[in-house]
Amino acid sequence: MSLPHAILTALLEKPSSGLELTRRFDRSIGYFWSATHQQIYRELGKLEAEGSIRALASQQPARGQKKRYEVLPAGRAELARWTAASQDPKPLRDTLLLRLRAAAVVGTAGIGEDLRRHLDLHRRQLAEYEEIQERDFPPGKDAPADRLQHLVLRAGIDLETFWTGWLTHALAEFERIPAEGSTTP
Amino acid sequence: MSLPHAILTALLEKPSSGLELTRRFDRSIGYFWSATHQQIYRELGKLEAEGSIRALASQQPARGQKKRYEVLPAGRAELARWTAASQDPKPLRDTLLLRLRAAAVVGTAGIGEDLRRHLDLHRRQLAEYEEIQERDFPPGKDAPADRLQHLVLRAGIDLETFWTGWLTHALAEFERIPAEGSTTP
DNA sequence: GGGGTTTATGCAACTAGTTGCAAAAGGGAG
DNA sequence: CTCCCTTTTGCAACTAGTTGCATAAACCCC
Repeated sequence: MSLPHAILTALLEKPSSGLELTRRFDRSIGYFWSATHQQIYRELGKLEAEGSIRALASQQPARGQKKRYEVLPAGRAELARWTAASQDPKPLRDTLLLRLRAAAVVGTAGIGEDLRRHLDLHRRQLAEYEEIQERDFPPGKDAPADRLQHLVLRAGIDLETFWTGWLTHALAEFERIPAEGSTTP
Repeated sequence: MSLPHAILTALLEKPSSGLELTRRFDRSIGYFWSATHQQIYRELGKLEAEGSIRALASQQPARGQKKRYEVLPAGRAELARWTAASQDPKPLRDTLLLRLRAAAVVGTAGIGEDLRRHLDLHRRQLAEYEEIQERDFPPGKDAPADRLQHLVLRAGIDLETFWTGWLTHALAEFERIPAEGSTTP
């Protein structure tokens, strides 16, 4: 229920073609709302059909022909409505935690290795976020919109910090857990 | 791709009927892998059909008749396989962060209120986890399986701690952001 | 003993996201 | 000039999760 709103936000920030959007979803927006190009094209089609966006009139629509979209008033209104509406946080769903719980009954074989891998991935992501922070949010860049975007980045940083911390702790615990195999033989 | 494994884990911990599973998903397991009763019944059907679990032979199957399931060797093997297999963490997807980003272009109306509400929800969840920790993991309860389950709970606690911390910070920032309305009029 | 509530199971339709593949246009290499 | 490669767009089928509703037994209560 949020992909269209993610796209509207991206298009308001800067009118783009489907492919440009895809690239931007791989970078900034995708950090907290990922989408594949197929999803994006499908959604662009729907948004255009319902009059929320329109293709910038320049060339006739054709395959392999770049089509750049901009947001129409109806789209902006819908985004504002959605943004203001209260929403419940959706419950956590994490396979790694589930696997740990499963490991308590079928054995820990293989998991330690994957914990290390995840730790590495989260450390990289954290480093990337911190780099962005230094690059895009120097002290003094604090117009309202900057503050908001920085806040979002901060969430990413804090979240990755949580993961690296927890994974480090988990690995330490693992060293103290007896050998591999089922714990209920 | 993980609901069947969540169910297998739950059934290994204790053979249960569909409704009992549903209740357990509302409590412990659902804290990191939620599921509705419809999902659970559907999945139980599939798992039984493929020979991973079976209904404890006692009464003939009939509507309104409790049916309790247990895991068969094939199911346990599949769970062990899945648990040991490496998996990538799936990218974050969070509407609140998306809304904040949208707010940077269409205005912050309504969000502050919702931030407060989320903060309250996360605080409650954190309190609940901490209660569970005190109740179920007194010092000394550290058999391997206990350690693993405690680790999972710890993740929940740390995660809620992150959210409450970040939301508190976000609300403080919000007080310093000029009045409501669009920031790009 | 008939009527409402609770317990327990389940189907069907819908929504959202993923995967796999393909087709049109344009650009460069021989 | 034609063949291949990249860019850009897109369809179709599949998987997972959600919502809404249906049905049957059991309980209970008056």
